[in-house]
Amino acid sequence: MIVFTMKKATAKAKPQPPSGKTPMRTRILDASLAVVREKGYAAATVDDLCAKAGVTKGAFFHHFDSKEALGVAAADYWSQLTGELFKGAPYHRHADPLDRFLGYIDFRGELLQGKVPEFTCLVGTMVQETYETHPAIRDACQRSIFGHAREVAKDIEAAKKIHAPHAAWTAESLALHTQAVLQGSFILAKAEGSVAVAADGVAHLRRYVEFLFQKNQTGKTNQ
Amino acid sequence: MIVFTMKKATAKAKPQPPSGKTPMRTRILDASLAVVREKGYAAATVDDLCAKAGVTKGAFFHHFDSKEALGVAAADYWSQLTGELFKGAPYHRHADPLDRFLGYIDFRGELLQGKVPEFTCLVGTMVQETYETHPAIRDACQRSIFGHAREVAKDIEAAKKIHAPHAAWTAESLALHTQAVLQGSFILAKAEGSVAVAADGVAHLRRYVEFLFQKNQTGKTNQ
DNA sequence: TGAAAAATACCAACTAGTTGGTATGATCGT
DNA sequence: ACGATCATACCAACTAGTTGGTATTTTTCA
Repeated sequence: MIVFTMKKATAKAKPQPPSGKTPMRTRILDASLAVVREKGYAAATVDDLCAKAGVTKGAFFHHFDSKEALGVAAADYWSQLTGELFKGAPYHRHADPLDRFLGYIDFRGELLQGKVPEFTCLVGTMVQETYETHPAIRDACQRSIFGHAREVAKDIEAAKKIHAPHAAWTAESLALHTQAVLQGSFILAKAEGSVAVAADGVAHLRRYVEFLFQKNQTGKTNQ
Repeated sequence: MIVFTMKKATAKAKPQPPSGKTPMRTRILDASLAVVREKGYAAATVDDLCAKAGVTKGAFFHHFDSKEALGVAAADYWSQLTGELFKGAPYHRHADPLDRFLGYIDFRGELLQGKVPEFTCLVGTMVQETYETHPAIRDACQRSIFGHAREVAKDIEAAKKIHAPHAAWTAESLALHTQAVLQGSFILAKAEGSVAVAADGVAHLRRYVEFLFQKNQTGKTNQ
């Protein structure tokens, strides 16, 4: 009495073995990151997520009240993961906050590796589809993007005090612009199917920051 | 024998009267722009589009072979509409190509009016969801974005020859970066539910361009 | 300590409603 | 009369979410 539960040709039966003892909730969240970044929130069915995570629907709805709740949790999980990633990144070693900010930009450039769904931003993808229809997800994405920008803004603010105290722009605004360039570059990369255009965008952003801080030389400072 | 065809609470029965004699195909395309920009491609059901256009399903599938074909047609229609919009825009009056490019940026800033779904980009929204799952739509979006960038690049190229002939960056790359800033600013605006952050992004872009062309004054040149 | 009680974690099968798409017929201009 | 345009009725597959139940862990308290 074998029962075929695979109903869609697109549903790949990959039980995904990311270490056998990962808690189910985390497995579902990890699967959601992958699937949503690949096909978007709306097109990612609960069955897709379960198949990718190697989990049954019962388990899914035990951990999440609804698909929307999963969306919110995925955005929060993304905030946590990226927060840890950037917290542990090497650019924080620099003594000068401007070098830290430029190091951050370079670090973002280095993250542009692999295939498109692997380096693009989950919350940037999700908020495009959900900003009108799922306010809870929109808010979670807002927290993720703007919270991250607030962290970056700390270095920018310090750098501004030292290197450009009288500039007209605000640190917050420049941090958000940085996020906008990255998000937009991801869109172009998706349209082209290539990472090169995104790397170009990061290069333009770096040059802009060098201009803002009157650093017209190459920018390669200490060490 | 009244038949209730409204099945969803979200389906607003707006037969939408955009002039009675608009051809059906165009009505469907116009409706698609509105609905897809609001909720994305995947979440926009065929019934949604028909309801918004005031058209039956039979008419829909008479004009479009599939939902995917509608997506491609909508992207092409978007290219046509935006092409005409920018072709008729006032910034082309300027004699200096740099003024035309700066005028283009200002024009993009002026387009940031109304509610979020009204000024955001259809193809930027669609390509995020479809780049892996619907190659035909992805390609149509790619043509729209990169084709538009190619138009903008003409003025940049001419401006570069005059004002910054030895610069390291290419006109094409700067044109694409311009699109990236806009697309990314739309994402931030969606996350915030506000246009202000997008306007900030455009201001940063303008300052960058002024830097690139050594125009450190306010940029208000002839007339 | 240790067994009973109570959460918690999970599962397979099911459901009510939705989805993109179709079959067939009506209407219209020429 | 006839092809193009549109309307109605319909469908098979899919969708988010439920159900009733079992396994496992945690808590309670004698």
